[in-house]
Amino acid sequence: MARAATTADAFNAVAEPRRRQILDVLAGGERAVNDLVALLGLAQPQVSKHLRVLREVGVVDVREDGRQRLYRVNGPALRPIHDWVQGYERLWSERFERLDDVLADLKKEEDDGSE
Amino acid sequence: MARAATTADAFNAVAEPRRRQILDVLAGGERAVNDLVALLGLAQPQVSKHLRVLREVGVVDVREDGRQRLYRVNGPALRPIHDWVQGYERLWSERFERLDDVLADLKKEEDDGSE
DNA sequence: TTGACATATTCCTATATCGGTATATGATCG
DNA sequence: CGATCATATACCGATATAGGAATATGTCAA
Repeated sequence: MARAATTADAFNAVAEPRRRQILDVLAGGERAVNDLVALLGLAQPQVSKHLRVLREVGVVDVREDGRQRLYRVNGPALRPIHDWVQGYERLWSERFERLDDVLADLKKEEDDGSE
Repeated sequence: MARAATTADAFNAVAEPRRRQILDVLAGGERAVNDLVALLGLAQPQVSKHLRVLREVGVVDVREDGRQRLYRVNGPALRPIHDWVQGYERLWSERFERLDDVLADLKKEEDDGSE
C-alpha cells in the first residue's frame, strides 16, 4: 500500500507547503488562477493541479467568471484540523498552565485518598 | 520530484491517520510501544515505524525504561499547525462574525468616501 | 550463558505523488 | 470563423511512502 491520497482529507491536502501558500493568498479574498501564478511564482499547471486537490477535499470553492475561475477558501473544511490540534494546545499554552496545576492537585488528592 | 517526506515537518507527519491515533493515545500520558500496539490493534513494526516518523519531526519524545521505551507527546512541535489553521478560524467561528460585520462596515464607509 | 521479552530495522511491492512540458478545453474578441 | 487568453488535463520520470513478514538489536531474568 502507498501513502494516503492527498485528496483523502484536509490533513493530507494541506501537508503540501505550496497548497498552504495558495490558501494563504486566498485567505485575502477571491483570486483567479493567473493571479495565484503571478503572486506565487509557480507554473500555471502546477497551480491548477494544487487547486484541484484543494477543491476535491472541499477546502476551496470555484466560481466561473468569463474566462476566469475565481477560487476562494471554504473555511469550515479546515475545521477538523483546527479541532484536532486544538486538543494539544494545553501542552504549550500558558493559558492552560494554571488549569493543569489544579488538575494535578486534584489527581494527587484522589490518589492519596484511594491508596 | 516526489511528494515531500513525511519527516519533512509536522504537517506531513500528522497527515497519516494512524499517527494521529498514536498521538491521541499519548495525549493521555506516556506509553510503551506495546501498549500502543494493544490499544490500536496495529502490528508492532508499523507502530515503531510511525513512532520514528513522529520522533524525527519532534512531535514525540522517548525515554528508556528497562526493556521498554516510553513515548510522550512533545506539544510545542504541533504549534505551527495550530498557528497556521488558527488564522482561518474566523471563516467558520461565530466568535468572529460580529467582528467581520464591523470590518465590512468600515470598508464600505472607506470605499464610499474615496470613490 | 541461555532464553524470553520489547522494540527497531530491513527488504519487499504497489501506489500516489510532484514538477516539467506539451497539449486540450473553453470563453471572448474582432 | 480564427486568434488569443485562461485554465485544465495528460504524460513522463523520480521518489517516498505504507503495510507485511522476517530479522536484528538490546535488556532482563534464571
